[in-house]
Order: sequence, then structure tokens, then C-alpha cells
Amino acid sequence: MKIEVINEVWGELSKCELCGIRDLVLFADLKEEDFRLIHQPIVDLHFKPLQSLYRSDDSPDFVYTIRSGLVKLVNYSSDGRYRIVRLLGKGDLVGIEVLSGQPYAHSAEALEPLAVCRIPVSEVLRINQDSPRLHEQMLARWQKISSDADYWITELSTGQARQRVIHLLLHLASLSDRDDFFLPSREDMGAMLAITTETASRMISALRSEGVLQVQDKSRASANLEQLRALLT
Amino acid sequence: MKIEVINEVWGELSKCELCGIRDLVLFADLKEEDFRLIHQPIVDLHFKPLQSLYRSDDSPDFVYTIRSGLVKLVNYSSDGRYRIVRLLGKGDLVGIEVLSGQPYAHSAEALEPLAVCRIPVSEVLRINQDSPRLHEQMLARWQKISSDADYWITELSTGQARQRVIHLLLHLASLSDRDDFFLPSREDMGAMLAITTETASRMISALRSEGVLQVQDKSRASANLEQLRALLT
DNA sequence: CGACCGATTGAAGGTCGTCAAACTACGTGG
DNA sequence: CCACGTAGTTTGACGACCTTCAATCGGTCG
Repeated sequence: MKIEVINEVWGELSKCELCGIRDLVLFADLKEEDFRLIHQPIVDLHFKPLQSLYRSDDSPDFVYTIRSGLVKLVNYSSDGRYRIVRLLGKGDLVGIEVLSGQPYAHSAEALEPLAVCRIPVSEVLRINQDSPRLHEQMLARWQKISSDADYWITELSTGQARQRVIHLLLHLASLSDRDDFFLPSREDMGAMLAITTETASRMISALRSEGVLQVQDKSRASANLEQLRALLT
Repeated sequence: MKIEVINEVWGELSKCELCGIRDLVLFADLKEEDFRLIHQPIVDLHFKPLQSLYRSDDSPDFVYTIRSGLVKLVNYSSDGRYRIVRLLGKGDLVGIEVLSGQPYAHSAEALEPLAVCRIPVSEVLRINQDSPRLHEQMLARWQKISSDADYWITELSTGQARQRVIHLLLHLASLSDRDDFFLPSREDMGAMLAITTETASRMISALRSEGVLQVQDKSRASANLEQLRALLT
């Protein structure tokens, strides 16, 4: 798979500073003096759905800030099964664990067409040493990861299949900018909810025939969120 | 419920520095000069099983380092059900999320007889401002939380009830210093694994009659770990 | 057009939840 | 000291839900 390098951000400080999602990203609080510490290029990359940002055994040299699109973090077990443990969206930092000197904890794969900034780990570590302004951002990001994991455990891995699917749809809708939202393949839904693809398919079919879910594209859907939430009670 | 204040650590720097689990705790890397920044007392507390360190709506004024024992982090939902989302053991920091200005994300309750150091949040924040030595510790702790959560999702919330119970027993054994390990109530096992108390009971019974698990006390057991692991394949 | 992949649907069987009863441990009070 | 009540555990029976296996459908790509 080929990766398109759209743009090198480095060399023009203004690029990061003019970033459209500037207030969301890891570097949100940095000052001009901090940017001067950056020596390796930060590049703007685009991935197509199914492409992999990295695999868990790759050399942990980069983290990625999501500009737009959706990423799944996947744990593959030796027997071929896989479990999706987290979804990341706009402004999220992919691969954050390598900033603590760890290997990648998962494989990261694009779901929707994906735009990211690829940041060399060495640069983050350098800035971290000299500037305290990243620390708060880092803690806030870990904190969000932890509360997302709680949600994943309590809502997406507990209770009946129907409830889990509904929770997942609500979660996907909350990750979307638009009215409609990303609808994963039935296999991926299964890997998120610890159910089979057939069960996922049945639940989606049921919700469609009940009129609370409209499937547009193969990977897009819309729903009456109020009505969906009401089904949980 | 009454809380016994065993000891005030503050006032004698040597207390923290002589701590038996010094290399495990949040303050592992602090220097004497850092300890001088501490103005509020750090106290040594003991809790009995079932006692609560804090509830999610308590004022987030303290974090706790576990000296010995086990803590469960619990999410109560409005309908009375509850889900245990994490277990914390020796050296772990309970309530870390409040250091990012958040409320407590869970209720924390003692399982085994518990010894903790109660640390005022204000002190951690003060040290954090002036000293970079906590940052690495904090990141390492968040990192561990995240990988624990991954384990919770992939092993304890996925697959058949029997496999989940076995994984839980192995996990509990790994948290123990001794040969035997803590055996939760069946209800708590259910809340960890998203199964019912009856199913948990049946699985424990089965493992006992198969001779791979020995239940000693009501809340202690031992097992042949190799044999247990073999049952997973 | 035919092959292939994912989604859907059906049927059958197994696992787990639900409801209920019996059992155990433990503490209280007669 | 024993009787009794309570709470948690265990066990059984039954049914619901989900998985498994299989067939069909629909769309895409060569």
C-alpha cells in the first residue's frame, strides 16, 4: 500500500499555527519558541479505508494526530480472532503509548478516509523535556482514553447484543461531524461488541425494519438519536 | 464506617524515603528537595473489605497509593446494576484522574484488607508544577491503566464464561504476592466478567471438581496456574 | 457474464440467564 | 448452648438469546 505525502508542515511554522483543528491537537498549547525545537518534519498523510497506520510490532517512531476520519485500534490474538478496543476520531492522538517508551500496543487502521499529521516521537520527547506545555495535554489525553475504555467496558461489552449495537450507533453518531455517521462492517461491529457478524447483521436489520435506522451507503447511516436512546430503557 | 488513621507521614521526610514499596510509588523519583514542598499531611490509612475509599460523587481531594491489598473500581448505573472496570494492587495509584481536574470516575472499594497512603491532590499538583520528576511516573501509570483496560476488554469481556473466569483467576494470581490469591464473591466476579452470579458459581464449581482450583477460605483460593492456562487452549 | 466478498436470513443446537429451591456459614438472641 | 434468621453459594430446570452452520442475496470487479 502506498502512502501519499501531501504536505510537509515543517519549515513553515505558520502551518501548525494555522491548523484548522489547532485547539484540538497535542500541540495546542505550544508557543512559537516551542515549534523552533522541531527538527524532524511533521507530515500530512492521507489513508484510505483498510490501510494501516502501523502494526503492533512496527518500530514505534511516530504518533499521529487525526485531522479527519476514524481509526480503529485492533488487538489480534494468535488464533486469528481480533478485538477492536477503541475508536479514535478528530483531534485524537494515535499511538500515544510510544511516548512512554513502549511499543505500539495495537494495530491502527483507517476506517473512513483519513487525514493525519504524522509526528516523529523524537520531536515530542524533545519538546517535552524543555517545555511543560505538553504535559497537561498528555494527561488530558490519557484521561480521555481511560474514560473511553470505561465506556467500552460498561456499555459496549455488557448486556444484550441489541443494547450493545444501539450504544455503538450512538457512539458513532457522537464521533461524526455530520448528520449521518460511519457504519462499520458487520464483522468490525462484531469485533467491537464481542458478538458474531451474524448477530450484528440481525440487529442492524431489525433496527432498519423498525424505522429507527437508515442505511445509506455501505458504510454510512443515519438515525433518530432520540428514538435510539429511548430503545435502551 | 470509621477510618483508622494509623500514622502521619508528614513531618518526617524519612517516612516516605524509607517506604517499603518506595520504588513502586508515585513519588519514587522525588528528591529530598521535592518532599520539602509538601505542606499537607500524607496519612497511612487502613480499610476493611467492603469499605469505600471514595464514591464517584465525592469531592476529589485525595489520591491513594496502595501499600497492600486490592481495590475494585466500580461503575454503578442508575438501574442498580454495577460493573467493575478495573482492579488495582500494590503500588497502584487510586483516583489518578482527579489530578487532571476531573471528578472521581468510579467508586473505589477495598476487597482485601487494605493499606494505603492518602495523598492530598493539592500536594501532587504543587510538586508537579515545580518538579518534572513526577511526569514520567504519571505517564507510566496512565500507560499501565490503558493496557490493563485492553486486557479487561480482550480477555475478561470476550469469549465464553468459562474462559473469562479462568482469565480472571490467572489475573488475580498475578496480583498476589503469595501462592494463594484473592477469590472475589460470585457477584463481584459477575460484575467483572459481565456474567451472572449463578454462572460464575457454576464455573468455579466445575473448576473445583476438575481439581484445578482449591478454594480455601471464602475469599482465598489456590490453583495450578500451568494447568489453568492449559484449559484456555 | 461469472467469481467473489460481504450482508442477510433461516434452522438447529448450545450457552447462558432466569427463577426457584436447597444448602452453608455466620451471627444474633432466646 | 442451641435455635433461628440472614446472606451468599450452589444446584436444578427451563427458556431466551446467541452462536454455529448453511444457504441465499446483492453488489463489485475482473
